[in-house]
Amino acid sequence: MPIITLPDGSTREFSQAISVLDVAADIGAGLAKATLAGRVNDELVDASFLIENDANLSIVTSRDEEGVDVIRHTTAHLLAQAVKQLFPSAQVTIGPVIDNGFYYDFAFERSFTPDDIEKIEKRMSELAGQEIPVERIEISRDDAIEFFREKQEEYKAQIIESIPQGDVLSLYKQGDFTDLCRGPHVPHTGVLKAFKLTKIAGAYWRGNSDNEMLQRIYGTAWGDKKALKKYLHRIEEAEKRDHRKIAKSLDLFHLQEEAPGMIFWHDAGLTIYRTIEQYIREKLQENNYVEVRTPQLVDKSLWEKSGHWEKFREDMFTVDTDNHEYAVKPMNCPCHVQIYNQGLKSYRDLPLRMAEFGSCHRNEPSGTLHGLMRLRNFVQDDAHIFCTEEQIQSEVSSFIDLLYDVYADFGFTDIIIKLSTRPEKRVGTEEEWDKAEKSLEEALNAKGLDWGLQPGEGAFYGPKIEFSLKDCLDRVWQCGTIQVDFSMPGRLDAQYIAADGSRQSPVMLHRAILGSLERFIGILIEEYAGKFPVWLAPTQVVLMSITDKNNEYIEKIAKILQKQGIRVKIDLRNEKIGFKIREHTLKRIPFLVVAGEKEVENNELAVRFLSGKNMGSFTPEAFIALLAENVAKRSKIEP
RNA sequence: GCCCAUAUAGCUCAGGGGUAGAGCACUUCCUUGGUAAGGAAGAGGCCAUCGGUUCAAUUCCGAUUAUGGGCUCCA
Repeated sequence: MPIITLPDGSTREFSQAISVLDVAADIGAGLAKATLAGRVNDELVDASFLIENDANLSIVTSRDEEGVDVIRHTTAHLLAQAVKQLFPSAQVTIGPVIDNGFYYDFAFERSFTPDDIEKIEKRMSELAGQEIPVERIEISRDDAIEFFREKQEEYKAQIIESIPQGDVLSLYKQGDFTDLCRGPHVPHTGVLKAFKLTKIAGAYWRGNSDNEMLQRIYGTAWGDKKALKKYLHRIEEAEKRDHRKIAKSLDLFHLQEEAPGMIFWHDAGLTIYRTIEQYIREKLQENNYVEVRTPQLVDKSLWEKSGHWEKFREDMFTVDTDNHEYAVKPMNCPCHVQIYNQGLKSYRDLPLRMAEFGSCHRNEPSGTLHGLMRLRNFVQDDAHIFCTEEQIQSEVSSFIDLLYDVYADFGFTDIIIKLSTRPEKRVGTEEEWDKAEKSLEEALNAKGLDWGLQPGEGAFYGPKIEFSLKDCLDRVWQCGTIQVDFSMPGRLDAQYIAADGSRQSPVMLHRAILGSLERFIGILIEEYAGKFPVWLAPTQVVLMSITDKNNEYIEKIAKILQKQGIRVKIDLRNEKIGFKIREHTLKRIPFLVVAGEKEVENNELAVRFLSGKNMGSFTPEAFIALLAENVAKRSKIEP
């Protein structure tokens, strides 16, 4: 006699066990038709699930996020079904739901071609049209292994073999296709109406690069065609923000074959770069850092001592000369310790915060290079804080405050925080790692920040907090970081005289706010879609003439603005004003200023903002004040 | 590094076994025009590199390099 309580608090009583779908039918035929799955006492189940006892139930439809995920999951099965029909010798492996869609990995003797993908998608639509019922079958682990071995699905059998013996597993069967799956799934394939296969890629079996490469087919799936269309449109719009495209149209930088992974900064791009560097420099001064600069080439022996050589020698560029092997520095920390080591340090000197805009080279694998985001040469806003153990907590804490302060000035609020703990290959004692991990965790918790744990992902010398930002396609890139290091100061003989007269090794905190300036600028370009706030805009103002009678006045005003440090350009070309406005709008210049006969006569400027907003007439002095105020506000794009 | 795709004018792209095309940009001329494209003419390419097939290759095939999308990695 189950009594079923619905989300609105109402109850329904049934005389016998009843399925989710039948409860939905009891409420209304429309709901029954829309039912994809159910949530019974907080557990997601199939629509066919039989409710035997009193329970809370919510009906899951495509209007629920989890309903859409159920659709995505079954669409992954639909993909596998189509592939098995078209290419029977392909073997299935795994097919999970991901953000906005799903993928399925196959082992197949040849690569899938774009043509194959088209055929597969077509077959999927046909199978969906057949409204094939999806059934759940429970089976013992050992029977499941036998079932898949018989079907020559070796990968599937291996997956099940890694599940503990004695467990009961579920299979889902739709027509001629059966897959191991926890479920739930939609009642029949007819509800899969809005999907699209999006890309093919290689992916290692079990995510291990020692294993063979499988073929991954990605797809997206939605509750209805409208949602699919909206998603595809969103992606299209996001791709327009791609920093590589915008950099071309705004003439910010370029890459070329002769220097893969290294940037040729153009004037406009370098202006942004320098403005950011100068801004960070101000922040460093406010926060009592000192700035240093260290060599690009450093003898191999130092890297051996620091421990980098052992772990990263393959990834370093080296130069052989005069019987020495030098490494182009991949990071700044060992060099900073060398500066620290000049002169005897006292506990009174700590914390010592040593910063460098350090240009580093790392021989990143060719397949990982990506615009400004992943380079072989980049500049870090790096710093190392030499401090005592007691000072760690407060240094980490004030660093996090500084980082949030800086990110806010750039307008970032969606910051992903991860704590990475000790990896397998590491230096230092367990006790040191315990202390280091704990101090980072406590600093995060003291701030009440949301963070995720990445076990085993720390640096070889210490645990780290990573602060990541997303690009236009929601790909996550690590930017800021702070890392506790108990090992390197000792390895490189850094010491200080403690209050009791003893010699101690300081703790070193490796930290960067922006991370790589290049990467940060890449993210900024996408964040702003090229419409930089005034303080960062390479050109802040364009002065345009109506006719060449206005030229003299414009040149005079330009000089006045330049003297105020304003980045101004003039456009005296023999073109119509509409044409000039259009060009400079496309170049994303914040202030478009026109001076014609009227303005010359009254010593005025007609000011228009990038957005198209007409701001009216200003005297040159008032315009300078407007600009100054806007630059001071920093994060504001609109005046 | 691995898998797939791509490489044609400054840019965005079309094309195709027989001396290469568009739009925009560029140059010159006309136009002096008030807030997102005024008009005309002209110039511009070893079709990424190296090999192979062919009477003939920019086009077909292979390799290399770079780029794009993933995977692995990221001090």
